[in-house]
Amino acid sequence: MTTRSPGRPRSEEAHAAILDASIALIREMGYDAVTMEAIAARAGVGKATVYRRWTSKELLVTEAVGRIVSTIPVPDTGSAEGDVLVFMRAATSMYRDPATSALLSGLVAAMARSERVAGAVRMGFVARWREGVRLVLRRGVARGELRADVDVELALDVLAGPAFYRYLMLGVVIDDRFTRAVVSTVLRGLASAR
Amino acid sequence: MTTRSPGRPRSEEAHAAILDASIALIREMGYDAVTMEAIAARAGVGKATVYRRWTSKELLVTEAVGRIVSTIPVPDTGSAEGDVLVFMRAATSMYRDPATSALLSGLVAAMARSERVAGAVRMGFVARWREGVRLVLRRGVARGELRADVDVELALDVLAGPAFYRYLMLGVVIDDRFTRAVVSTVLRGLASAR
Amino acid sequence: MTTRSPGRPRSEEAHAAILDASIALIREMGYDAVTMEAIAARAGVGKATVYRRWTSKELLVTEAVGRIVSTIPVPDTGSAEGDVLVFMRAATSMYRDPATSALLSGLVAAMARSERVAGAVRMGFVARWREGVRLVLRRGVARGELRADVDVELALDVLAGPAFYRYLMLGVVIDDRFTRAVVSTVLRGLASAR
Amino acid sequence: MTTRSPGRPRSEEAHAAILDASIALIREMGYDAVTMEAIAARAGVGKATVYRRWTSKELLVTEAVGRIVSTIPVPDTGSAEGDVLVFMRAATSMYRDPATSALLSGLVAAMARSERVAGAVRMGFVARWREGVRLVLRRGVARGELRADVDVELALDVLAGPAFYRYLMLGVVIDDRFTRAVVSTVLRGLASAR
DNA sequence: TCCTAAGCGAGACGGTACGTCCAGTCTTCGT
DNA sequence: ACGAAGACTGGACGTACCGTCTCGCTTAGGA
Repeated sequence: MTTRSPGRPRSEEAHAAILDASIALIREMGYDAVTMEAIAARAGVGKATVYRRWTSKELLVTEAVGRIVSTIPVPDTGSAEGDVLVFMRAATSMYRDPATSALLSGLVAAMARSERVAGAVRMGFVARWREGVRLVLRRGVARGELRADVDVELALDVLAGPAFYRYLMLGVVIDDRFTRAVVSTVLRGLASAR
Repeated sequence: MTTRSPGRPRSEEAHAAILDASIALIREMGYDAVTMEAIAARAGVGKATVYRRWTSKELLVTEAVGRIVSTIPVPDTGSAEGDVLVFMRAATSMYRDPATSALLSGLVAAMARSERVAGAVRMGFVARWREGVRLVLRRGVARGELRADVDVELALDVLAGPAFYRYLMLGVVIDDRFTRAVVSTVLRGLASAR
Repeated sequence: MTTRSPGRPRSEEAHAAILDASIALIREMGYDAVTMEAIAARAGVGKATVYRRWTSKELLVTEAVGRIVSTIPVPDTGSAEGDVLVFMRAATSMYRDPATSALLSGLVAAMARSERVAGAVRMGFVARWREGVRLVLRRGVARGELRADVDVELALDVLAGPAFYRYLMLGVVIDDRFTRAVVSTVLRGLASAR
Repeated sequence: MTTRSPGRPRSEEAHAAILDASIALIREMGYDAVTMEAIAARAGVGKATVYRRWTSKELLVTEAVGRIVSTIPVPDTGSAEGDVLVFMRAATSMYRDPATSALLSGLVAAMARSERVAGAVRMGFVARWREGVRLVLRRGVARGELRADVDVELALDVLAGPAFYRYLMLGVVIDDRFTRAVVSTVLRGLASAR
């Protein structure tokens, strides 16, 4: 029942080669130094083949990055704080991995330029991360660890924001001490009154 | 006693015209679409005249933006929460003003590219904002409103981060309700036990 | 009696469609602006189908043009000059017909690029034209109108060259007055002394 | 009194380097294989510098060729036939010199494509050649060698056309025997009756 | 009053990357 | 086994900016 368009189908090899080349070049030279020309050359592919799939460097890179970011299974450590920490560590590890950290600032700029890129990023790992943390926070409420009137969306922002700000604005390394401090400070604000 | 270099002095008119043109173009087209070529043309100035003063678009824009961002006198509303709110509102108003909001993402990218730009931004309004909030938080500790062992630097990140993240990553408008919710949630985490 | 072979009868249709499309596009856009891509699209045919039959644009166009150029029966007007004029008018009409005139310069370039194209053109209407004029000149010699020692091949060049040069090099319209003047001038040079 | 346009003047070195590179590449690879990219690279010049002066490959090449074609001083051998032969030999030497012969067919195509190129060529060596031959023919008329009612423009076409046609259409080498035969045949047609 | 130095607007310079187009070849499916 | 459709590699196209470099000119201070 699948409608099949005529003509030669797009090559999955080329597709993969382009994504691989993108990731490799980003790691080697950083986001800004990467050019479509170089990606095509590295992938052993004509430029038109790249443009046929991705209309901009940003969209291509967004998808390439999506490949790196792993999906985190929802944990159950017994406490809301422990569960949240798992997600926090997954997120902050992005700020330390050269493959993704070098990318983040360029991605932010690309999102501001293009609503398509912004949409792709938000529906990708941003949405996955938020969905995971949302679940463990709700579980914390259900268990009575967190106040019943907790504003979950706000909590997500207050958890994610500090490291994001610290890394991009202050240019400071995000270590585990900081991560734990953020979590404990925020969860204290959400905790149910004893 | 001032050593006076020979030759024609730099034109202050040109200087101002360049900064004005930069701001105008950023407002009109966004940070990324602005080119040095266009700035020079708009300012009615040769390109060399621009490069003689600023070696990169980022540095120029940083200075141009510095002109817009105002200095906030340290307030005293009677409560730490009230004082913090004053600073928070000054910061979040930047996310709503087209002149600065359109700029932020590009600036983040520029900071990642250039340590000079990063330094200029951090020592500019970032430092001023943090210094102000630092003062009111310390006053809150002194008054006994906040716990004595509060990690002030962490608190600054947790206050500033959420709106920054929300604006750049989620692309959502930062309204006053959100600002107040962040402040009250964070300060609850820092409050001294009854 | 019709053989019932499956999925084949397109062949001659495609062949004709391609030639028709070639001629139409040449008339519309001139030789150089025509692309194999456009020919295939206009003919409603895949590019491979075109390449399967003609390995280059030049060969295809050569054949297409061969269709237009008609064969001239050897005339007998009673005088060598009259006979030659018939052939000359056939030739110069090509310089006026948009279908062939727009083609000529491109064909010349293609002939220089490719010996195959050159061969095809020379053995086609060039040879036919020369053969015809050769005959009437020889008849003129036999009749005593022209000198016995006439260099016929040279005469062919001197007859054909002027209009060819005038059209391609000077970009001037070839009218019948010019044609008659060339013929009369040349034949005067070949005429037998009283 | 010469008005001087502002800004840095165009570099004459670059100008010459581009023309030299064009000529060298044409000799090495032929007209069609030459690319603007290669010309710029060979000249050690940016592509924009080429396009700033010549908007198309054809115009550039036309000018480059103009440099090769030499100006012929009007001869006086004592007879119209001798004078004409001097010009004919200058012209036909172009068909033998690889630097110009490889170029001619492409130039013809370019002239058909672009009125600017056509104009440049016609006003260049075409006009110079015709002017020269025109003079010696008129002198022949004045001396009584040629008929008083000679159509000089027609004579120019009949002289120039045969070799042009023979070279481009028949792809045959133009030797001196042919040149002399054309001249003597044509001048016989123009000669005054004894 | 002239001289020297540096600034000025203008725009050309050598480069790099862009995104488009076409050439000629190579699959895929449908008939 | 052929046909159309269309993707493939490859490479030139002409444009836009980059940051630097002349030009002829202005604007100052010091000789």
